[in-house]
Amino acid sequence: MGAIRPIREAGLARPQLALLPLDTILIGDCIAEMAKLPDKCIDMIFADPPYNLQLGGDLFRPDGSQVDAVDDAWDKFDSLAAYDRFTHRWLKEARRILKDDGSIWVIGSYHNIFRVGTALQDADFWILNDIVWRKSNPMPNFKGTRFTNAHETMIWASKGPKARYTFNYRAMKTLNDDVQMRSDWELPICSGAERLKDEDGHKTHPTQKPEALLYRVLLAASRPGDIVLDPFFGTGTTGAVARRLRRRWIGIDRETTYVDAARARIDATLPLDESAMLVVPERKGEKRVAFGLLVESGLIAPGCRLRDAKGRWHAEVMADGGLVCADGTAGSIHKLGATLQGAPSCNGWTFWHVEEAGKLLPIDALRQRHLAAAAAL
Amino acid sequence: MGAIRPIREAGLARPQLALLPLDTILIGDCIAEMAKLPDKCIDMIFADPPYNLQLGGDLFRPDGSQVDAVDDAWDKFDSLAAYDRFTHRWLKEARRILKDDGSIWVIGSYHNIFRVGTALQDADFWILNDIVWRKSNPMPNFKGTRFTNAHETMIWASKGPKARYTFNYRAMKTLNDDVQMRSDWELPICSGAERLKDEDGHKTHPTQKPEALLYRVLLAASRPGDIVLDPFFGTGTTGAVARRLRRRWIGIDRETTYVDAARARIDATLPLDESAMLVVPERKGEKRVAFGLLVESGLIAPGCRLRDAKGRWHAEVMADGGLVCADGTAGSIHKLGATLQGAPSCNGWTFWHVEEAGKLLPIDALRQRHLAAAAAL
DNA sequence: CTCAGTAATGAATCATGGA
DNA sequence: ATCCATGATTCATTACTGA
Repeated sequence: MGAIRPIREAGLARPQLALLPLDTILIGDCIAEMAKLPDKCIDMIFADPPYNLQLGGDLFRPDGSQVDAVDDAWDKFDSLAAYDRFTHRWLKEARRILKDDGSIWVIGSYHNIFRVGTALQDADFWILNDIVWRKSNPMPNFKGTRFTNAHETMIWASKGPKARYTFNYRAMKTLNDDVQMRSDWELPICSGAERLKDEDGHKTHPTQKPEALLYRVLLAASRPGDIVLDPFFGTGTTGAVARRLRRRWIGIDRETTYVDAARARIDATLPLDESAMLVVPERKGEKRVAFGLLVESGLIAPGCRLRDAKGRWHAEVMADGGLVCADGTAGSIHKLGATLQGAPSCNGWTFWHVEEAGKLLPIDALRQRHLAAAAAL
Repeated sequence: MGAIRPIREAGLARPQLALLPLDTILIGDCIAEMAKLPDKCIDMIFADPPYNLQLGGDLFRPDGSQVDAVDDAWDKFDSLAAYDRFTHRWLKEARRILKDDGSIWVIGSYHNIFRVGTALQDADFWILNDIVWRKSNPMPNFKGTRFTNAHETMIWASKGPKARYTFNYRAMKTLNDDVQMRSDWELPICSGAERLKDEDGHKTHPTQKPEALLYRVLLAASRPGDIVLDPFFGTGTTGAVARRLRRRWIGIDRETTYVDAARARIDATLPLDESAMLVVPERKGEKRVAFGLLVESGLIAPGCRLRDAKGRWHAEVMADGGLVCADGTAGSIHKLGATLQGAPSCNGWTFWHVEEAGKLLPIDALRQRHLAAAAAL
């Protein structure tokens, strides 16, 4: 940990290297296929198991179109207990074939990740981090019944508290503009040219993961030449990124449709030059501030009176950052401004003002204060 | 947007209100104290249980100073199994005293949150969201051995899949600048003046939560007058925010040091003015207006021509508030909109528009006028 | 060619009240 | 308990269409 170790000489520390089905996809049940591999031969495991979503009926968007749900047979389990048995069984094999200084990543959502985390701890894995993948463009909650489910969780674990796992701290810090990489990663979902499609335009796999996610995982917790196993290979994102980053890989999947697509995809992937592997600039967007944040942070108090510049309208700040007029008309700073003026839209930040020391201050000035305070932290 | 509803009358819908130890701290073990409360009396539970951190030796910063770790006796458990037994026991009591339409929040880190989530599911709670609290100013990983542990996780759950839990969708959307609130919340940790300190300057509680976090939780999942229980009260952040937001509260804690600090803190907290307490109303709670009522009251005349926003469909208003197309297709504003689009359903209020002074106005605007006129009476 | 407007879509546990 | 009518509800991104 910490210091960078030299890349191991291939073949020297790996007498069994030639015996392993490297850079290939094993077709079959992941537990049966893992059972064929020798003990302690894998450096890193990335696993994207079924989430056991338990979806109800059809879901329609506000525009009437239907959401294409994950309803594949492989995601269905009879009960939580059945899911737990499955999880314990594949984790047991995974632990056996993982080297003592290797590590495992498992991704999931709130439907399954708590079962997975418990199973990992029960199997004596040692959790190193839980990593939150914040989706920059998640599907909204169309019915307004909950918070937008905008993230998934990855658990990163070693085989025990004393294990000397690989963590490329410097590479992560460089990747993150020279500040420590945090446990929350903002990345877009897999779409556009990266998303595999059939001839008829349908997505090949319902849950294909973005390569950027695997890129960061492999860059953080493995080294060139390491052997990376993915027991739920799907369309082979792990294999494609492993090849790009010059790791060796083994994939396992039951569905030949996925396996065929993955093979073609990985064959078309070119390994990076070793010198190019650590240079990945990331852009950071302008920070957005909600008016409610100023209320939460105390820069403006609920009950405070706002007015427009000419004093034609007045409103009071509510607890959620909404505004309300004397006659009961209410809305966000933007909506209410638009309603009062009879305009289609309104920039509430410049429309509404607050009196401070006898002077009229646009609430945008408070936002600037908030940004300045946040930057000073 | 619409009229503001009055805050519910306390005591009216709650005959047992007087029997509960409202707005007080119960000193003792949380399971024993919860056992004294009647069935189904609590609207919302917020729980910040021990994390079972399992820290190793002392931790030092790069400058040689020692990190003040959580090493209190209450955070120690003999084994994961002991922690699970404890979790199951307190969750069982929590479930018993929670109303059928109530909801529970539990916060934790990767050390314990997977055990908690599994226990919640095993106790038949239904997870609604997992919420990630992204700390804007987390403690760095001083040794560079892992990713900066920059978040904690909250699980929000109802008593079952059919339960009608409280979720103030509009208030959350308003708080977030008119975009749906996501499952990841960025908030600073509790520090500065908000952080309680002893006379000697030591922090009173090692894991005091920021009020902004509880503010958002209570605003999202409870209503004024609701009864909020916190079985691991600590220094009373839940109570302070509940008082500020005019919720009733019950706290439980074993440590008198914390209880004394919490009492003083909450006593010094002022409830918000009722007017400031208001949030943007949920449309679901608004008084229903039948389209026919607008025809009756003369806000729209029979024979008036309506169209959709893009001008693809037109219809005429009939005397009973029904609509009819040129080809004779007829139905309610909702039915006809759905039929024409071939959609399973349609909100006629936002689908149909009327031309007024050369501008296109959704008929929902007419409904708002009607509501405003009715409120003014 | 660009640009503006329209359409499509993503691991989703997605409604409610009255008869 | 079920059925039915009412009516509430979306964000970021990519791809396509037409001028």
